[in-house]
Amino acid sequence: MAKNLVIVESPAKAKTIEKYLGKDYTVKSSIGHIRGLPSKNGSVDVARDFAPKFEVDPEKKKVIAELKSAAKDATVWLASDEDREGEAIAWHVAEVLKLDPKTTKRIVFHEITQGALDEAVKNPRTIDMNLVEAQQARQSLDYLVGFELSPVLWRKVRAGLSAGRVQSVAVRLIVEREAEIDTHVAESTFKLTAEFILNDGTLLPAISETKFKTVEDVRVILEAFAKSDFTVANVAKKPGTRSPGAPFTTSTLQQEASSKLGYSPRTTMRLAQRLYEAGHITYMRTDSVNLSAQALGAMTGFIKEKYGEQYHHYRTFKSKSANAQEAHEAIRPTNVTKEFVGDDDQQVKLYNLIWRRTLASQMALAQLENTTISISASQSSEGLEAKGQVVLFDGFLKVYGRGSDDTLLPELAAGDRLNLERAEALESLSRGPARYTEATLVKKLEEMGIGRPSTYASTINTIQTRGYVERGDLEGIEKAIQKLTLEKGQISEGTEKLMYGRDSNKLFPTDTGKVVTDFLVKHFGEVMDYDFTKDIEEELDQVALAKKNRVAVLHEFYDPFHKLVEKSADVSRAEATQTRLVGNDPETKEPIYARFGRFGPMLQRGDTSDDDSKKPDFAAMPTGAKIETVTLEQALEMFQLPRLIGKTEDGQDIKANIGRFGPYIQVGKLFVSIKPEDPRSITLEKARELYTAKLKAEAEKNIADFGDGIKVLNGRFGPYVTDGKKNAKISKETDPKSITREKALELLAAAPEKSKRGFRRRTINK
DNA sequence: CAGTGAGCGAGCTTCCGCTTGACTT
Repeated sequence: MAKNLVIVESPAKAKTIEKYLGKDYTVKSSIGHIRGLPSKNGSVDVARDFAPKFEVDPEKKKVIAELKSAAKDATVWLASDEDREGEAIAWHVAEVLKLDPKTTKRIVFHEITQGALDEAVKNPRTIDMNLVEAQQARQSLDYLVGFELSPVLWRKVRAGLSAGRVQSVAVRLIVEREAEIDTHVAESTFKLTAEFILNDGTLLPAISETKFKTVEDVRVILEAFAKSDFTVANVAKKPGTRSPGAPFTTSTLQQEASSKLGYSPRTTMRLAQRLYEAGHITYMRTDSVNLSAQALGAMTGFIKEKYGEQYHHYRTFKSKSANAQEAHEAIRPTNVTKEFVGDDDQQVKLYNLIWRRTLASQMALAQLENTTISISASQSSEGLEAKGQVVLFDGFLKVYGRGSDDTLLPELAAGDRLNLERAEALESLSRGPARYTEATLVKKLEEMGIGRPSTYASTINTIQTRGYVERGDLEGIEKAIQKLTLEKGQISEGTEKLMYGRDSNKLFPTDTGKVVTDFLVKHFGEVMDYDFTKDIEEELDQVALAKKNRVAVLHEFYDPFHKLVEKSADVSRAEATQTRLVGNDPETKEPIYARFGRFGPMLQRGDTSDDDSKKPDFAAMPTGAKIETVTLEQALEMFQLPRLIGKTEDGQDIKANIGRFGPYIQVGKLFVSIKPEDPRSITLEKARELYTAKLKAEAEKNIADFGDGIKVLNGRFGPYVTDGKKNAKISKETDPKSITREKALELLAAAPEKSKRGFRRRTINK
């Protein structure tokens, strides 16, 4: 039996440390927190100084039993991370193992090296109870916000919704960004470009720095250009440098993996976890940009040997994040000499990205030369510029950043004559602010100091599962833009088509997200304030320094907050659901409302009454209509649906309506999409035609049926094999009719598993 | 990816943060 038990948070870390500490030490892990506030009412007793009622996490019972038995007759060293949460974990472990927090040894270390561990063991302290108090204040506050605010939403908006210090602000960011985009007015400007032909036949592209406001402005310039001689006015060469970014934190890794590899934050974290467990990288949930002395030393040697002395540049970085706790190092390779490591292609790519980023952070600046050739026209004061850039010394670019995309300009001198080949003025439309991606939202939250590295990915998840936010694509609309071309002294004018407003894989707020955000901002402004977390962090720091106590800080927040919760009972459901009286039905005289319902915006005719005698009617919103603007006329039309169009040739009723997926007609149990026809105006003839076509398609759908649910079908994307769960594509060369049962099973076995994780992207209708 | 098609009038929902498996989301 070992005489000493060291308890850390992570099992992977435990394994590594055991090697350094020798046979007198056993190292075990708590696997994160072991106790918490249970997800039910009353976990924080407000009346008794906000006393938290902790409960052991049922999943941790086994871990605790192991820790208890290992702690018997051993000296326990609490070695959880050196931050607020880590200190709380140490305290909970002490409590559960019935150790005295005042005397139990508490150690911390920032890197896993012999030296750092020896040093830590030599200097044990005890649990910092002030820090533990600060953690409990944080935890209680989050619990109170979540468990008092969410029920308000259930009552006022819809059951099952949630609100929280982090998630509600994340949703707010997306809602407000979308509003900015909606109010953005596309501004038109013209950009002028030109090409000069040199004596050796090569083309020199040049641009004008000026953005022209109107087509007249550019026409005047092009007319002058048509009559002009062009001369090189000046050639300016300026040196420039580029410097590498800091080593990865959780947030920057998620961003780079998203933009360079197309991984979602969730995928990135899953892959990083594997790399960490295999010992290839340091811990992946961190907000620190620090590299250990040992790592820096290894990298210095590696860079000098592999690339040469001149490529090395020692650098340290400082964290920019508002509430960085810096309990870990930056994310870096554990062995810098390994360039490619990982179990699969995805892991290898992520590892290599980390390897390159870390290495680059200790490499020399890139030295550049920027060249600008200014060109003047004899008949116009409007000049043109040709710009080039050459990398003189690549430095860190050797491993990170774009490769050599040099634009080398021809050797020209002031006074040289140039021949204009063509010039072009193209209209461009300004774009609104960019929508967030999952990764850029994480970046924004981190900058604002909201959320922690261990929760970014799950926050992104939560706001989608709650239906506040959707990840999707926007098709955009085609716009005609003006184009003027000057060629051979002639100006021609025409238009070109441009897709405007197209977007892909971005976060969009749903109606629920908008309604909930509006409600929370209006009635719980403080919690929704972008600085709320920052302000709370300052208070928590005061608790950690024993300048304030937990109870006082919680009262300061909770007392006014709880009053708002009580006051919110007065807010009518109508207000919360943004109900608007559209008008009265001219026949029944009943009021017609537009409001936000369980499944989004909707129409309601009639009031709810206490007795059950009369229930209101409901109807869907017309496509594209909004609660604020829908007219009585439009609303009345919607109450006409479903509409009986007539009968099929064999005498069945044909009904038309608008459903979740657009307009359709229904015959018996068969639904037929009639997009883009309108159910209110579609003719019987057209409806019959679509119905017959659908019958034919249905008949052709089944190519073969082998029993056991194994079928060859004709789908939207051509023929395929299915077993009810999985689908397999049939290649174009194969005749689907020739497929046998054996062949079908073979195809199914080879088909990839259905992706079940993550959220499916959809096309957003705006 | 492989085809969908209502309901709003009824309850058991919900926080953030630490860490891994187990897993039908």
